[in-house]
Amino acid sequence: MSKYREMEFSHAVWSVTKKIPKGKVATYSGIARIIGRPKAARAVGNALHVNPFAPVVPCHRVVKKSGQIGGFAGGVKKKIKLLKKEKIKVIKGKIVNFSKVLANF
DNA sequence: GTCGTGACTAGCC
DNA sequence: CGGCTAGCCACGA
Repeated sequence: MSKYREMEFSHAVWSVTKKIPKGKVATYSGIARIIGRPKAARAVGNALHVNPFAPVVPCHRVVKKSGQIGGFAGGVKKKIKLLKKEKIKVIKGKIVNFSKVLANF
């Protein structure tokens, strides 16, 4: 019986996001699935959007399932820049070698 | 307790 | 390719 008390959901999201290896990325639905809510991709985005650990959690490593960047609190441009710093190629807000940089938990 | 919103996804045209 | 709809979940007012 999984009792999601308080904001354990959001907490789990940040926890998983912090576990993303460098140079790799994860998807919203993927994270949602890991924490036990495969259909809570939206909630995941919400948690990251309001996450108090903005500079601590590599939220820029979280993208859509289609390989699209999605959004980022502060500017998608910055997100792309950060991803490129991680050796991840991004073109027009979309990851090129998405399948190769996708972290497989 | 209900309503609206959002960094999502999949399907349809 | 782009736009719209429906379903899903969590949070704040």
